[in-house]
Order: sequence, then C-alpha cells, then structure tokens
Amino acid sequence: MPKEKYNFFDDVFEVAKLIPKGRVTTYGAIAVYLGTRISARMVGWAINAAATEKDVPAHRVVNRAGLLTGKHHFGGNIMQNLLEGENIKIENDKVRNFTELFWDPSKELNI
DNA sequence: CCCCTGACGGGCG
DNA sequence: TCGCCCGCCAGGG
Repeated sequence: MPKEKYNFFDDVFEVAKLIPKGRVTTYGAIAVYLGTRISARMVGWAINAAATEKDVPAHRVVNRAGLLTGKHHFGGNIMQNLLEGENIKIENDKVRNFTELFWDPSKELNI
C-alpha cells in the first residue's frame, strides 16, 4: 500500500472517464496521449482492471479496427448493448462509422 | 532467470 | 479489410 506502482492505471482511468457519450477511442490513442512510454497492450491491461474496480466506460474503448475485442470479457453482448444504448451502431462486433465516432484524447483534449 | 500470454499497433502484400 | 510477423511491457508459473 505504501507503493503506488499502479500510477498509469489511474492515468488510463481518468482518460477513459473523459470519453464523451456516444464516442469511442482506441487503446493506442490513450497510450500516445499518456506519452507512448507504455504500450497499447498495457492500456488494455489497465483498462481491464479499472473497469472491474472502478466505474469506467471501458465499453467505449476498442482496438484500432473498431472491433469490440473486449466484449468477451464483459460477458455475452453486454459491451455491444451498452454501445448501442449510446446510439453507436454495432455490426459484426465492429463499430459502424468508427472513424467518425473516433475520439482522440491528445487531439480533442489538447494537453 | 526463462518462457508464455495478453481488451494492441504498425508495416507489408 | 484481412492475414502474417514483430515490437511493446508487465505478470504468472
């Protein structure tokens, strides 16, 4: 508990909360926003833990292809259901109009 | 210390 | 867009 080794966990956690409703982002975009020092894989690892322990809209985070890679971890079609509840169309486990719905933190937040 | 795995991404064809 | 290969970093056995 004295050691805060999960610093980047919290970083991903904050960024994920900033994702606007009805928008999606990618693991790589978050990694770049945090400084590239962490790989996109670590972002997925972190967001997984964050979503489990915190209330993070992890369903708005998909891979670069717009594929709902984490849907299996949500269980059933929970992830797809949440996205469709935000007017995001899902087709064949992929986000429809992904490029338009894509929300880049380092571009939109400009930090 | 070594090896494998993982919600990934980029390059190439 | 898809398939294949490689680099990325941390954790578990």
